[in-house]
Amino acid sequence: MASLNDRLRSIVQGTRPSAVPVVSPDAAIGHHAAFSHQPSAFSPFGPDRILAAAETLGGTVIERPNGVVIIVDREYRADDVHGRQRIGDLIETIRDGQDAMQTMARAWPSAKGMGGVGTGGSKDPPLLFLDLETTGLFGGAGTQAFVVGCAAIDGESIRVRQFLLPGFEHERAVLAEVAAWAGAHGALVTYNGRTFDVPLIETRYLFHRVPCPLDGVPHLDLLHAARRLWRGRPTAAGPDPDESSCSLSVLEKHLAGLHRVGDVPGFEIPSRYFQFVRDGDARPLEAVLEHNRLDLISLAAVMARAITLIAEGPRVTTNPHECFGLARLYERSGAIENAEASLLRSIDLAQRIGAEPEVHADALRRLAWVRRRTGRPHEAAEAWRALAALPRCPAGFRRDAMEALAIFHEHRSRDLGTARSLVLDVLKDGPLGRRRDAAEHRLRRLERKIAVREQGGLVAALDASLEVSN
DNA sequence: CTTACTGACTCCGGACAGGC
DNA sequence: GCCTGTCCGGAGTCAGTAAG
Repeated sequence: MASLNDRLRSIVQGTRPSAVPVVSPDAAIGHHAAFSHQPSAFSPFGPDRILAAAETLGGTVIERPNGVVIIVDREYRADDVHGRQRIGDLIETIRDGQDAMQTMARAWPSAKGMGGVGTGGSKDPPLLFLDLETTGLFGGAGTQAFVVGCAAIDGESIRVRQFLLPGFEHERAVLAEVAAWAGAHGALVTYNGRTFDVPLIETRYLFHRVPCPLDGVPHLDLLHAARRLWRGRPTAAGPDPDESSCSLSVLEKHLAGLHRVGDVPGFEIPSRYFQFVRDGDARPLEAVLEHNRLDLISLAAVMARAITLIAEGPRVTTNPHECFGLARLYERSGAIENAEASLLRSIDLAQRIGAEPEVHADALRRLAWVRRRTGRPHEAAEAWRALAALPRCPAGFRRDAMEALAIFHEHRSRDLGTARSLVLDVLKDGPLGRRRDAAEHRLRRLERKIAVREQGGLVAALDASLEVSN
C-alpha cells in the first residue's frame, strides 16, 4: 500500500509516476500504466481513496485523460466448480456449441446475426458475456452502470473483467475501457440484456456522444431460450411461482445446483454504490462484485445447459416439461423433425411418470398441430384422439381435440356420423360465444349433408330395385 | 418501484381446395 | 363458376416478466 501512496503523491504533485504498475498488463488490449492525471479528476474524494478502494476489491487502477477506472480481474480455471458444474465442462460445451447457438438464433431472429459468429473456438473471437450493476432499474438517462462485468473464455479458463466506476465523473473513461475490451470479442451473450443491459449502456455512450462498441455486434439474450425451456416447470415442492420462475438466480439453482451464501439482494445493490460514492469505503462493494461474477458464470452455465439440450436432443432429459420446452424451441427454429421427436419423448415421459396431465396434454396438442401443418392430417387425428382419451385431460384441451376431430371426419375421412356426434359432445360441454356459434353452424351443415347422403342412398336403392324389376 | 420485450390470443383477409 | 370451409400470415391487444 505504501507504494500506492507514493504513486498517488507523485500524481498529486504532478510528477511522473514511479515504476510501480497500477494495472495488470494486458497485451491483447494494450493497457499501460500512465498515471499522470491532474488531481482534480479524483473528486469528490481523493486519489488515495480510489487506490484504497481498488486494493480492497483486489483490483487495479488505470487512468485515462477523461477519468479513472478500477479494474478487477478474476480467473475461473477448468477444475474450479460452479455449484455442481465444472468450469472446464462449461467451456467445452460452449466451445462445441456453434450449431446449437445457430438454432437459438433461428428461433429468436432478434438475436441478430448470431449465425456465422464463433463460439470461442480457436479461430473465433471469444463470446462476450455481459452483466451490468446499475444505480437502479428505471432506465433512461438517470441510471448509470457502475460495474460493467464481462466474461470470456480464454484457453482453459473463464476470465472475468469488471470495470468499476470510482465516481460518476469517471464514466467516459470507463466507457472507453469497456469499448477497448469489447472490441476484442465476438458475439454478446446476456440475460434480459435486450431489454435492460444493452439499451442502458447504449444510452450511456449516447449521453457522452461516443460510438457504442456494441452497435452491430451479434447478441444472444438467453432469457428467451430459458423461458422456452424451463418456464412454469413444476418443482419438487409443487407449483411454487418463486421456484418455477426464470430469473437467473432461480435457474442457476435448478440447472447448476448453485446455492449462494451471503449474496446481496438486487434491490440493495444501488444503495451500496451510493454509500461508496459518499464515503469512499469500498468494502460493501466486495459482495456486489462477487454477485456480478456469479451472475456471469451462471450465464455461461445456463448457456451450456441449453446448448447440451439442443445439440444432444431429447434423449438427454428425463423431464417431460424440459423436453416439451425443447420441442417448442426446435419448432420456432424450423427444425420440425427434432420438434416432433421431442414431443413424442415428452409424451412418453409424461405417460411413464403419470403425474403431468397438463404437459402430457400440451405435448399431444402441439404434436397434432405440427402434423397438421406439415400436411399429415391422419397422423394429426391420431394425436387428437389420444388427447381426447387422456385421463384427467384439461377441459379446454379435450374440446380443442373434439373440434379438430370433427373437422377431420367431416372433410378428410368423410365419416359424417362421427363428426356429428363429436360436435354434439362439444356442444354438451357448454362452449360460449364464437365457439358455440361455430359448433352450431357445423352441426346444421353436417345434418344437411347427412340428409342429402341418405336421400342419395334412397334414390340409389330405388334405381337398383327398378332395374331388377325391369 | 420502470421499461420494453415476448408470447398468447383474436381478428381479418387472401389463397386454396372441394362439393355442387 | 359459386359457395363454403380451412389454413396461414400479419396486425393489434393484453398480460406477464426480467433486469438493479
